[in-house]
Amino acid sequence: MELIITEKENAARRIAEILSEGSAQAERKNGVNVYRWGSKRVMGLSGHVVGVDFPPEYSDWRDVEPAELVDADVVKSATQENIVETLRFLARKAEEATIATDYDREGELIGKEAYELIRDETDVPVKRVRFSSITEREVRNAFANPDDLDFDLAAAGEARQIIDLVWGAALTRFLSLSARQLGNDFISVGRVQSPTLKLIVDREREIEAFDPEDYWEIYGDLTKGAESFEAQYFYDDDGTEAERVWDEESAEAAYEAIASTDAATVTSVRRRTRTDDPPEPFNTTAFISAASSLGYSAQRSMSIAEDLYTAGYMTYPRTDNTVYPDDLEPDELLDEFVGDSTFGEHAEMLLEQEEIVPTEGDDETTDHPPIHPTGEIPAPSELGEDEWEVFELVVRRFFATVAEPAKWAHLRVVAEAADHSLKANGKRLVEPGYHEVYPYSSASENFVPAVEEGEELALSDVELQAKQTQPPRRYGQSRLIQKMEELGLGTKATRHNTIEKLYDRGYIENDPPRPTTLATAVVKAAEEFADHVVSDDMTAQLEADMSAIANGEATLDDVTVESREMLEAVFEELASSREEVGEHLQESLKADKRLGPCPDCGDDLLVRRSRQGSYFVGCDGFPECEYTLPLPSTGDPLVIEETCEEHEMNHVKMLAGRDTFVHGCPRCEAEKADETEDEVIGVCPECGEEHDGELAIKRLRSGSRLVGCTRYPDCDYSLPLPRNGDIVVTEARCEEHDLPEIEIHDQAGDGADDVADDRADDEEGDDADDDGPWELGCPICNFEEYQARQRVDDLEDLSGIGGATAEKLADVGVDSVDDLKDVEPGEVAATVQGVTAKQVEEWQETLDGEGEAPAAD
DNA sequence: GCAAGGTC
Repeated sequence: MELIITEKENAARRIAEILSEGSAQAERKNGVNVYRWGSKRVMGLSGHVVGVDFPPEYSDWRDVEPAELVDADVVKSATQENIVETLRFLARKAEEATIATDYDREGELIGKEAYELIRDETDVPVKRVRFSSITEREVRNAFANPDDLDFDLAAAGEARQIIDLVWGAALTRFLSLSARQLGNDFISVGRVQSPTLKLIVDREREIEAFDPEDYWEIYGDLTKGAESFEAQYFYDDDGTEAERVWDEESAEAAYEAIASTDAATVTSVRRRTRTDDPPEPFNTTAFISAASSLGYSAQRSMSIAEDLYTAGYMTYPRTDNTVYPDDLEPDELLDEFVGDSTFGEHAEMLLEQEEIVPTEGDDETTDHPPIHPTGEIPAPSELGEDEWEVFELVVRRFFATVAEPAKWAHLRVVAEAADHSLKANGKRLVEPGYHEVYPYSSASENFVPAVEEGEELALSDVELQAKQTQPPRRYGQSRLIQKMEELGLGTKATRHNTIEKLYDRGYIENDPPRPTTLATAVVKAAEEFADHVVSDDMTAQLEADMSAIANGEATLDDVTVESREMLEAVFEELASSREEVGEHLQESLKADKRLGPCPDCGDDLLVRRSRQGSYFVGCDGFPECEYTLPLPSTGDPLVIEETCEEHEMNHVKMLAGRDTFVHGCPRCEAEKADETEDEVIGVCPECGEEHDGELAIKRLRSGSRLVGCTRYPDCDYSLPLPRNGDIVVTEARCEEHDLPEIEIHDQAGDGADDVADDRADDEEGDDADDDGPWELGCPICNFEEYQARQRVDDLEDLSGIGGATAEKLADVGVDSVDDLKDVEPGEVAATVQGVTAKQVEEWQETLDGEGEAPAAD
């Protein structure tokens, strides 16, 4: 038997398809697909299936001095047991093996990991094939000309693994121990995350240190006939053209002069045409950046891209490549879109061009093609709204890369008014070119009429505008990813995760991200004692060392030994400063949790966490002072800049992904609950008959509202109510549950007004809601509907089914994962439009794969 | 439980 190993499942399937000419059959082994035909077997790994770590005797943070990690052994162990077992099993039967992992450094290492697992079992020949994209031609060619594994290149990757682990773990443990932050809230540092965090912290330092400067600008309107356009005053500042006037007196003087006249004479007219080239093909960074201008976070756009890739609608989303491979035939791909209701017209238009030559960027790599659509087109209803929007972006970007350049006509007019110069720059899109198919990049025009030199124009509405220089802007997520790419930090597959990690670790908050006090303290401590780990130099040096290993100029040992020595020197420095560093970190941690003064004792109120894991507000004076306030039960609290003046308390935001909301001042919320009386609306369905329990609308001190039994805590029957908006009990009743129907008014309002007042307003018919109230209806019916929706969501999450499809399935009674497992694919396909029996089978297969224990050998 | 890199 001949075994072929790829980096991922998807590649295994496609390679099997190509080499077997479609005859390969899939069979499952330990939940892993193995493709077979004749004597061949192909299996996919899942990236690294083994990982590096320290031996177990180093695992207790408290028992091991962090400095001991500096020269600790690093060992490899399986991280994906079922895949490793399958590989071992197949290796024992193989007479020959071929490694077909990705054609890059990490791919070579993943290949070597597979090689070592095979060597544990057998000494059959192991070959290596390399191809830059999975196309018939390339794959056949590669398999016809096999090579050997490049052990030097793999060793370069191993050096990275060791250095990252040793530096990261040793310093992370040191900081965590010094600040007594063990468990979930440890303080982490690493070669990629820390320099990235420093970028954010440095920018924040610039913003804080920024000293705004006053300047003035002068604008006026020029008019020719009926056409007006805006012009701006400028002057010659040592040979360069300047618009900003830095002292008030000169600004006033220029303004007075210009405003005193009502005419200006055109002294120069310059016309130019500018070619506006279409954008380059998408690599990961450019894609994230474009998606971010549509409002998607880096994490979200990548997750959608992965779904679209898995569904077969677009190519692999993790790529550095900006040059389409030779075998991509743009006209054939465009052909696929002809006739489509959304894209058809544009595809036809592009096909009519004389020549179709795609743009190319500077980065040509060999692992994957630039992101582009596959030609497989989903119906808009098969995708959720967000998925569709991202899919459309990818399609249109591909269209743009094969479209004509746009042409702009620029018109620059200079006019003199009372010896002062005014200028206007007009631009008009003469040939829309790629803008016609790619509406995301700006094509806004600025109108300036055709004027002649010497012509006199009317001047009016002269204005002197006082302005201030602005501090630099915080990096947005996509800008940060661009910056990381420029500095060589992380890879296309990890950059967005790194940013997510900074959020998770409590280092940054909000969007665009702002560093917490803790982050500033960590960066400062690192700058002082381990500058290397917060500098992009560490990555640069590592890259150089890795190249040396790959070229055979250095060995893995040379490089890792030297790196460990450097780290040892860092620890010598650190030893004496442990206490000082720890205290500073602890202070900073507290600063991030501080809300305001305790009303009982004046000490600090802090956000704390109970032993059960729930958050609350407690006094720093505990145990002497026992003052507490509750916080909402959903999400993780974040202290934000806004404050409540009455209580001198910072507001609290609850981070819960898409359900994130601002809780506000915890004291105000608690007081509001104390002042609000329960409003009885009916009989408790649980205990009404037996104990006369009643249902009432309640407001809790944690800010949440619910319909609950008046006999609480003896009866804990409850139904949820929305957090925001005014709850209005209407006259209408639900017959089934004998409860009044409920409406929610003024949802957008921040709820600062008294609920009772608003209700009185509404009853007088003074309903000012823009979209009308939300008719929530009977609270029991509403809750049941909510639960049904929840099941649909679970279905989507667990099976990767698109939102619209999940809804359609729910319509025919398949509204949970278990339901889906038991259905007959053919029947579902017959009743649900747009779903095929094959699709259902695939979903069932994925569901089977989950949670399945690896089979014994 | 630490990193960063694959992949889902």
